[in-house]
Amino acid sequence: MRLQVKNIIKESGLTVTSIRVQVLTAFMQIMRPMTLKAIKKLTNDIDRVTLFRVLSIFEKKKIIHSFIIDDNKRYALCSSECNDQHNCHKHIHFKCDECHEVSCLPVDSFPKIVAKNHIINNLSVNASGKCVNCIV
Amino acid sequence: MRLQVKNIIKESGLTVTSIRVQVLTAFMQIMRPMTLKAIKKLTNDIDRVTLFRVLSIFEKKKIIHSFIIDDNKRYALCSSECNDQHNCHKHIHFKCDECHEVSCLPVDSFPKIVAKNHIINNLSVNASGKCVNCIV
DNA sequence: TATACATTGTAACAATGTTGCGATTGCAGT
DNA sequence: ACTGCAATCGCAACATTGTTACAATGTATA
Repeated sequence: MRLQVKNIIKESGLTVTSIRVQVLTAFMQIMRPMTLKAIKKLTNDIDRVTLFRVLSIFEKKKIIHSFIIDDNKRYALCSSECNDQHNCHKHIHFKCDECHEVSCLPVDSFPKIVAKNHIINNLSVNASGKCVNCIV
Repeated sequence: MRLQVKNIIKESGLTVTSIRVQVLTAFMQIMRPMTLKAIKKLTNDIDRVTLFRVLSIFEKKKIIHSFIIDDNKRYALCSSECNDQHNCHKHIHFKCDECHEVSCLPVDSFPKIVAKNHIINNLSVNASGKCVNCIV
């Protein structure tokens, strides 16, 4: 995996550093949206400022994306169709009301919205409800 | 309008105070989502803490609702179908890429989302694009 | 491995949100 | 209208999140 991680970083045109490898490895292991705090815990307590910078450049390069759900910002891996030209986030962001887990959720059909007098270019959908584990 | 404002506050089971009247009046005048800063400017520079508290209790009573778009929290009046039991936000939140105005946008049909193994109770949709004034 | 350049950690700051507490205000009952 | 009590407000202090400047360190490559 370490090799794969390094390649992703290199192919995005970034220099491979120990910190960036640690952060991306954390994402590959967890495969779930994480707060900055969570990432900090998973990596060896990397400095906040550095994390902000790494996450910000990963986001710019479309390695990850971020979103705010329930007033908390989270970061998650982009799907493989994303590249540094286009975002293709055909998923919604979901928070379970029971266990509070947040996930990127593929949906059967991503909605199209029509509104009078407006051109809509971009949609972001947040949902809450019950996840697999919490449905009785 | 002052009377109407007072009634809304009273009917929500809140005591009518000068501050609450000022804040709700601002919402009624602007009829558009506002940041805390904007509200502070419109009212006579009410203390931040007080504003947070007033907005929070207005939100609890479903007089207003809040949402984060583009990393900025905004507050807006609830539509009349909302009461302190139910939220009925059949609109999306829209930010114009040109003029950066944010608005609550009624839509022709609010999307329904189906996802495997998940029960979705609540949806919040944020959109960006061009508003009436910015469409050439 | 030496050099040039990019990245990192620290400190300092700004913005946003929360809590405790004494001062003030709103309102019910006289 | 006056009084007393509870609710609300403003202030100070603090927590969290995010940003910037700069010196120290690490990375890539000739």
